[in-house]
Amino acid sequence: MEDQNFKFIKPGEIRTRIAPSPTGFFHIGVARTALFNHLFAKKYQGTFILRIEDTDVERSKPEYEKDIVESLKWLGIEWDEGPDIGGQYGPYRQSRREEIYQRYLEKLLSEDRAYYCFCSEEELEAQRQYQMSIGEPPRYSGKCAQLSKEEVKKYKAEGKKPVIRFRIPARKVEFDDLIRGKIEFDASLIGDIVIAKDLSTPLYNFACVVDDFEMRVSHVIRGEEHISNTPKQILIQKALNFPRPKYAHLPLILGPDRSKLSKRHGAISINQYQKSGYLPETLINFMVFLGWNPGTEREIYSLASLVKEFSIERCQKGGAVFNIKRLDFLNGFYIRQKSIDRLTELCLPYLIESGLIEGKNNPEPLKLPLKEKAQFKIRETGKEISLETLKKIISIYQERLKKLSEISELTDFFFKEKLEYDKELLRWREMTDKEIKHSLDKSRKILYKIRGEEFNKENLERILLPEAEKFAKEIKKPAGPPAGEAGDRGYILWPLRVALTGKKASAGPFEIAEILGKEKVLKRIKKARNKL
RNA sequence: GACCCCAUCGUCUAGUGGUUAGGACUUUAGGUUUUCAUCCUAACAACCGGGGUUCGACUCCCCGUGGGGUCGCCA
Repeated sequence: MEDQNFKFIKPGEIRTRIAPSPTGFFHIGVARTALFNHLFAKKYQGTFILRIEDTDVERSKPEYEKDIVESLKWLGIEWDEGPDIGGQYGPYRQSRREEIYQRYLEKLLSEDRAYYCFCSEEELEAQRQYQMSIGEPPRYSGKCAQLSKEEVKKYKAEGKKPVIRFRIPARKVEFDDLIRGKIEFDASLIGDIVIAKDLSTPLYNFACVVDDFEMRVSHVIRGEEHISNTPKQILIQKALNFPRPKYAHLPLILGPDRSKLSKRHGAISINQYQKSGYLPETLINFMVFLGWNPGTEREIYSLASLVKEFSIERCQKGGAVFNIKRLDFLNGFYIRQKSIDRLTELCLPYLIESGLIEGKNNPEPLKLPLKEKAQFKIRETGKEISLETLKKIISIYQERLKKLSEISELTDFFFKEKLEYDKELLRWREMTDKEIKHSLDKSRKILYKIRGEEFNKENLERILLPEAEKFAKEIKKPAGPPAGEAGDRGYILWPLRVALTGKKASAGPFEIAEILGKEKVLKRIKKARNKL
């Protein structure tokens, strides 16, 4: 009766699983459960299993399966048993395990632990409504519980489609939760549950129990929403003589309104986080702290270091509100940790996606890791742009980036010929148009004199800064805030920076000027001047 | 409604009978800075309520209150 696939399991081995259903995109709640299962298993050199729960044929879709697998891979959460890379699901997809369920279903039926039920859904629904209205827990009445074999045969012959119900015994069920301690239920309040639509269509509570046994799952670590399923599953286990795994129910991830995180709280699929430019290490670090902490003040962990530190005892009981500000902070932090080469690789797809640049031999796809020879061109002009230059551009925005996707908006002025901005943006404090012109002329004059090959950040800074201070003194604005000892360099630097970028916030003018090059810089200053 | 779970700053949390209740994010103020960001410094900010137990409760117990989850021929 036992599944041959699992006969080599070492006794006492820790085996955990994540069992998502491919009925929607892989979201942060499931990902976090996967993470905890993975960490727990790996900490004890155990096995982490990925099982696809696709018993709901109506709603299960191949694209969602793909999404589960890809999201897990992207996050770096590897599974030891489960779908293979090539899409071989082996015994890990429930829709491939029909005969197994059928065997156990027949066993339950033949031992009268389960029975056929012919009640209509309308009938059942009306019953539930009534029971709730009189303050009783809604549960199955037991109408079909004592049907004779003849009656069953007769109904079937009439073409009625029965479901299979499991007899829930009227007794107390208790279990020890690794996180919450003892939890007790009165099973008499549950009522006989449907465990299969028919012999080949098992339902969750049943399929889950069978699979967890067959796959020798030692620890069931899952979300709190499953606490009320646990007594049902335990009762099915008992009827089938299965050993009981250990249970740990994780606190829920909550939305800002403190209800279970769901679609209405906004973007939640892992895929979407990836697309908007979050790093996998950000998500990992963020998720693990939603319901767990190491008990120290250390807050930055890699997946590998978590494997060492993780402990189920340190899991939180209360639900945790999902805090996107913290996610952004962490992402910025991890972005700042990246080497410039790596960050460039990560940002390039966004630059290409937004149509700012493209591969020189368009449309060749981006190959990683990038070779020094990789060539790109600016989409608008068709002019070549070196990888070296792209790296420089990205490097001056590294500390300003919260999400990779922001790179395009931040740096577009490097790739555009015409800058669109209001002339008012050129005004620093209370400068008059005339003063702005004067300021730009001055910058232009100074920059003009610097030779092309010396047009770099250091030289620009060395030459322009003293001039900016001098200029501030000339302007001598009595009304404005105190200019400080050095004088307010903004009278020169602000109009210059805006002229180059067309933005009210950007990296510094010297580093930008160096990347842009002398010719473009002078041209942009002239254009800015002509706006006034 | 019934059953179950939970409860420390706005948020994530440390704390396991005696602490100035700690850290991080956020926010605010300052410093660095032409801007933005980074970085540095500082500040604001919490034990749900009531009873016990105890010399002493954030910590243990009980009762409230509040929040959440579940109650499918979904998982």
